[in-house]
Amino acid sequence: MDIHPGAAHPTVADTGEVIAWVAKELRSRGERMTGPRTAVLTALGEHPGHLTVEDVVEAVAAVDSSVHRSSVYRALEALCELGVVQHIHLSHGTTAYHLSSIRGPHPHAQCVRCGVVQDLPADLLDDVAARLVADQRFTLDATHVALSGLCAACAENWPSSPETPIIANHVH
Amino acid sequence: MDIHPGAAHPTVADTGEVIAWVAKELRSRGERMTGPRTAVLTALGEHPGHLTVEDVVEAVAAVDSSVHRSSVYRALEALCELGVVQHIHLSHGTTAYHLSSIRGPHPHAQCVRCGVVQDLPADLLDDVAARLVADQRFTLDATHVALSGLCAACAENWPSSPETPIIANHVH
DNA sequence: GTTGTTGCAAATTGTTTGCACTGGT
DNA sequence: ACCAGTGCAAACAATTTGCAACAAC
Repeated sequence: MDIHPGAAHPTVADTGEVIAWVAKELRSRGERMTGPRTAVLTALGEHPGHLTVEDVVEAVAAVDSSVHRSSVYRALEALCELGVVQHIHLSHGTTAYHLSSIRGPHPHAQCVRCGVVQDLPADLLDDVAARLVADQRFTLDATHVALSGLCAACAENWPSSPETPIIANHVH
Repeated sequence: MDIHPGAAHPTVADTGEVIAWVAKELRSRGERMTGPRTAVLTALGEHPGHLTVEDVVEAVAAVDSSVHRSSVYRALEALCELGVVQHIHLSHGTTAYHLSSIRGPHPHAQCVRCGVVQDLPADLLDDVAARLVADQRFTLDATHVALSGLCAACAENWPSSPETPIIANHVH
């Protein structure tokens, strides 16, 4: 159960509703709502933070222990394609998954020291994005990669040991 | 030979000098300047872009084919610790290495489509950093993770095939 | 001569894939 | 009944590690 945000997301609309919507959407594409997919959605609904694959596997096991590891990978892929689940890339090569919340897309920041991911205001990078388009003609996707740095708790205790050493990380 | 920046870095000060400096610095710590470490520095000096481990292995092989893969990993780690080599995290779990250039630290942007990494102005994220400290007490390290988005060339050709499909990437 | 480093091979970790079978529609 | 999706095991990729031999000091 890693990489929680300091503060919880606003609660996602009832997971049951999400599942129903996804089922309908899948069927309309000739795909199917299945046990593993339900389990993944339920698991993500129960953990409003940002979960690594490993976290999801764990959380899914708690919901339905018959779901195989590889099905979690496949379900996440399918649900990301649908758009109900989103992923962000963190330092260290890990990827974190979360339900597309009612908040809509927003940037994230991850602490290099303790690994915690926090949500950031949606408009935080608007000016930077504008400057990038104007100067480099580069179209920024601010939500796709987490910014890196030191969280408040870790900055205070620096350079002592990490505040809840949650993630396997070397400090760069 | 992947993930080159569109424009080359300003040439790093003579690689020989760098090697000499590193040798001295290593010795002063009771460590040693060795064949693989020299080869890695030379290889990085010859390729001023941002290289994946795979790229470095390849470039090192061209310099000294007796250097083993695992030594490249170990040399990169040692040289990063020294500070002469820096790494940045890209989408997709890859890490890119480069000599700490005379430019000093600066942010990077990577195109999700073609994978090219480009250097950005050092001050680009200053305002964002200030806002993050003030509002979230989060200390940004703007150089550690590459921003993600679409480069000019790929944005033009979108949604056709990537401009030089350099990196193994799925488009998210 | 010490001992930090290396080459190599084996171990580890994380993810993907082929395939017969199950279960959603 | 069809076939998308699953469980499983095996394949695969990327990185790390144990250790004897080597070479920098």
